[in-house]
Order: sequence, then structure tokens, then C-alpha cells
Amino acid sequence: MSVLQPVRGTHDLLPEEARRHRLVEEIAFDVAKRYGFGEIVTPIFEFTDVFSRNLGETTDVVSKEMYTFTDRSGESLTLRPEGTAGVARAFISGGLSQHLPLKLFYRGPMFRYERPQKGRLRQFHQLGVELLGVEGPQADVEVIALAAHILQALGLKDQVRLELNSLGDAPSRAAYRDALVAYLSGHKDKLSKDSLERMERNPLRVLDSKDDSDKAVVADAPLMVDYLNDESRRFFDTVQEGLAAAGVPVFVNARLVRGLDYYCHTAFEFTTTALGAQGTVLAGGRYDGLIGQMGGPVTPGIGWAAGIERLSMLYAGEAVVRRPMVVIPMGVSDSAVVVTQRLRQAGFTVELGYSGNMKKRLARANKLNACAALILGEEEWARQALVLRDLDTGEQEEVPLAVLEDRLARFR
RNA sequence: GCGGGUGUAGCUCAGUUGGUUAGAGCGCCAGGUUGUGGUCUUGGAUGUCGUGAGUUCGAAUCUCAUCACUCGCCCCA
Repeated sequence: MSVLQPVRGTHDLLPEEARRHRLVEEIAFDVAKRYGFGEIVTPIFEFTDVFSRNLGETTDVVSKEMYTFTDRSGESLTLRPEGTAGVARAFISGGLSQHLPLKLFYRGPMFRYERPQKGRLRQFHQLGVELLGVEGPQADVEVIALAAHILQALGLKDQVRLELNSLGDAPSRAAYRDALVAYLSGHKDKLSKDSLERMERNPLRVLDSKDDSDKAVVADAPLMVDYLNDESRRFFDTVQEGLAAAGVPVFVNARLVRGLDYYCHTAFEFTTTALGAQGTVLAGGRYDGLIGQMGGPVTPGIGWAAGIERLSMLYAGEAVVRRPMVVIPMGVSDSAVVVTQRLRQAGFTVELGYSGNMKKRLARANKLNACAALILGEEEWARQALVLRDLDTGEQEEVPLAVLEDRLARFR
């Protein structure tokens, strides 16, 4: 359109959409609070190392999607592409290891230089949680149950399904990786070009390829579950049992993998078919090694993040907007502000009509979905009264100023 | 980063094989009611036809480039 476009992949949240976003956030946060989560707010940029050293050098996010820049002091900074690394960094910086276990909720913009598409933006918004300091699988169960609960609160229960897998601990994962690469190497001729590259960079990614030929190869590939050592196996079983006990339906997907390197053991995704190619609505996993790797005290963690734009597109509810009442001065405009402020101070939502004749102002009141109009006419004003018109019934009456708040009580 | 589609008024969209002043509905503004809205009715305004080049006597229409959105891949929330 015009020259004044927003930057590619960014967009404005106009009031209506902003309301939906806030509503989604509030519903999520409200549920999270019941699980004991408190909000943490971290900066939207960090030293580049925070991300580049911890998400995995070869991941797409780090290798080609970060908004990295040098500030005026020559420091390399990066707009956060995800939330977990920043929270982990804040955990270390703030010495929060003394307050374990820690339940944190966050929300805000994230940035990735990707090709924009529906449900995929360069500046997008996530909300997420992190539970730090609990080794046992009950943490996984609680965090996933919370996710399911939030999706239910948003009315999305029937539109999403939970897929679950275990990536095992580091030794299990390494063993599996070797076995998988060995297997794939024997079928190089049938793999897509993308998958041949993935074999080098991130072999597990071949497992969720959408290419038909790849799928045929993958169908007979070794499975992660068969390479889990006893401990990892037990962990995975316990998580599944816990979710069953919590009443959260699960589809075990042995080919589910994660894009970032810090994950281990539990990996999960809530997916939908309603958003085209961007089917993941909420996803996360366990990252026991991350904080230690960053230089902090070795601390287990598990968390997830959800895309607010994606949730908002699926969410059918509407934000409830409080209906205002409208003050319409007719010839006593100086006094209108007095009445208006008095009512606002008393807790009412009040709009003051700015201009036009009575007809126009009432029409505007109507468009604002106002519940009532307070008409200040000279005649009534002389009697220290005004006209109250109920805009739903059309009935109107004269109300003395002295009892105004009482008479308006039903519109509160 | 790769391949396909789309781009006309604030919004949703027509626009015939290139042809003269580019349309509709909704919305907006104004009147019918100079202190009374929602319905009805009458009238009005609005477009660099995404942008830039090219072909042509003539381009919203054809060609190329470019930007944005969109679908799939990729990636992921």
C-alpha cells in the first residue's frame, strides 16, 4: 500500500485485536496463578551469547533467524527469539537458586527473522512458564497439566491435541542419535535434499519431515523409546502415568522432536489443524542442562511457550467491554466536565460528547454502546438536575444532582 | 531461503475480448426531526486500481521488476 507500512512481519495490534491478546494473556495468567506461578519480566534483548551459546549453534533460530546488532559501545546484542534463555539468565543473575522450586510466568514480544506467513511473524508474542528446580517427573506433569488447563480455559480443548515424547537423558540421546544417523546413512539415496542437510545439522529433525520419500524411510527408522536407558524410560513412564491421573489425554508421538538443543527427557506439543502449516500452538520440554551450561548452579527446569497470535486466532470469545454512559451538555458545557469527573471518580465509565447537536451526540452514544445518556439542559440545570435517559428502554426521567450516583447504581 | 496465489474506496468485493467520467454493499458525512439515538428515507464525499518501469493511439486489465499479504516447503510458538 502506502510507504507507511509497518516493517515486514510486524503488525499493529489495533484496539480490538489488542483486547483479544490481553484477554488471552489474562486468562492464561489467571490459571497459572492458581498453580502458583508468578510473573517475571526480562529484557527483550540480551547479550547475543545468551542465545547463541545455549539454543544450539546449528539451530535455524541461531544460525539465520536472530535480530542481532551492535550497540554504541560495541556490544553484540540480540532481540530475544524465545523466552527460556532470558529467564534462565535472569535466574542466574538474580541468584534465584535460593528460592527453589521456582514457578515463573512470562509474556511479551519475541523476534525471529523468518518468512512471514499466517501465524508466523517476525515480531510475535508468546506467553510461557518455567518451573525450575524440580528433578522429578511430577514437575513435567504439573506444567503440562497447566498448559492443558489454560487451553481448556480458552475453549480450545477440542481443537488441540497433546503430543508427547521423550528425548531421554544425554547418554540416551547420544546413543539414539548415533543409531539414527547410522540408519539414515544407509538410505541416503531416498532422502530429500533437506533431510540430507538435517542429517548433518540436526538428525532428529529428519523424523518429522513432511516429504513422502523421507516419511517412507523414517517409518522403519529406529525409535527413541528403544534407546532410552532404564532411568529415562522410568521417567517417561511416570510422566505418562501422571498425566493420565490428571485427566490429560496424550498421544505419544515417537517422532516428535524439538528445535532447540537444550531439551532433554520430556518434549511435548499441543497442535491444531485449524491454522494451516503453523499447527503448533503451545510447546515445550525439559531442559535440565541449560542453567548449568550457562554457568549457573546445575538446576533442572521444564517449561513451555505458546504463541499468543495463534491462540488469539483460535479463541472464540470476545472481551467484555464495560458499557459507558454518555454526558451530553446542551448549553451548559462548562458544568459537564464537573459531572463527568464526579462520576468517573465514583467508578462509572463515562464519555463526554464533544460536539454536534443532540441527535448526533445520541447517535454517537449509541455507537459507543452506551447504556445511558445524561443530558444537561439549561432548564434542568437551573433546578440542579439533569435528564437521565436509559438508552436500552428509551425511558427518561429528571434526576436531582444530589441523588445522581444512587440513581445510576443500576448502570454500574 | 525455495515454489504457487493475491493486491481496486475505511471494510468486503464487482469490473465483460485492453476503450473514454472505475462501481456495489456496508461504513462515513449531511438533511428529513433548530433538546432526543437505534428503524426508515433523501442526498453527499472518498480511490496516485500496492509501487515503478515497459508495450499500446489508449492499461485496473498485457509484460517485467519491486513491495506487502497469503498457501505450501522450510522453520517453529
